[in-house]
Amino acid sequence: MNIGVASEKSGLPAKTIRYYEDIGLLHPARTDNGYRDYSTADIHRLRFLQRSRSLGFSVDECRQLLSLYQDRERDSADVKAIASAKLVEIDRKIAELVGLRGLLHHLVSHCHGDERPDCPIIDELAGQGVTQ
Amino acid sequence: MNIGVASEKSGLPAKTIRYYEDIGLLHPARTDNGYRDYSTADIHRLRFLQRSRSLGFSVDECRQLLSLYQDRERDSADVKAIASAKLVEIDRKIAELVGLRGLLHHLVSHCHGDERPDCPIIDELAGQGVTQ
DNA sequence: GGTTGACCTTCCATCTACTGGAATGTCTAT
DNA sequence: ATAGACATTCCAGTAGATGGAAGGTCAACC
Repeated sequence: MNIGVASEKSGLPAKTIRYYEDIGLLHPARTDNGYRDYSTADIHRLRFLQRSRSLGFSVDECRQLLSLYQDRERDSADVKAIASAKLVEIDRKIAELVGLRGLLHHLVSHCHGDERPDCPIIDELAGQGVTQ
Repeated sequence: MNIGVASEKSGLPAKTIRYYEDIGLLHPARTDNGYRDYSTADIHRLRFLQRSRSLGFSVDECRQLLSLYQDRERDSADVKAIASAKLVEIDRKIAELVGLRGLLHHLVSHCHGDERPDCPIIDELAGQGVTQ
């Protein structure tokens, strides 16, 4: 399978697939003309990567998960530990964004948004306004 | 004011302050010995940058906000437009993270987390499990 | 057989927003 | 005089790709 097909099947851009190969996440075969030749197992790895990346795992975490994925002797505890840590991190990110959202929303809704130069958003950024 | 003091007053690491100068966000004076010499106006700019960055504005957005901040003729509408766009973006990010959290939480809570090799998290990443 | 266009290759540069470290200079206090 | 805390510049590296140039290959059509 050429990289174009692999891209379509995995949902990853060709550039990204080559990049993943560069950093050692997969090692597709090559045909005589030098083109990369993806097996169905390669496609599974790529889809696995696409999914885990989109779930917010870093490339390095994906690397760990991938090796667990292919290790028939793995403990599910190892996988759970990585996923649980990620869950805590996501909770933290959500809380942070929600706080941020509250402040920004407050500012936007108190800004009259016309041609006048005075603006509570700028005042806040300048340290003159509410400080959350 | 030396960069150490500016760092303390602005809450930004000295490295970051030099970086902001590199990319043209401020232009502090220099003393005879070549040290950067920050005025109180510089400190205001730095604090403004610290606040707007921590509110999730990109450096380029900060650059725009900073020029609006210093433009006595600005329209508050310009500021509101930037902040509102950012608000929409934050909402999108939150929704995405919440969805992600739901899926991960589901997976973690269905993983028995022991020494057995079968694991719903891996199954999901491999495309065998629930698909949200 | 020639040509077009889609596809593939490698390599190098760029992006964001810093951060780390080396080598060196300066200030202050003892 | 010397130690230590500060400052300087410059170069490299981080994550995770993405863009583009220069060139090779393949399949179809005339």
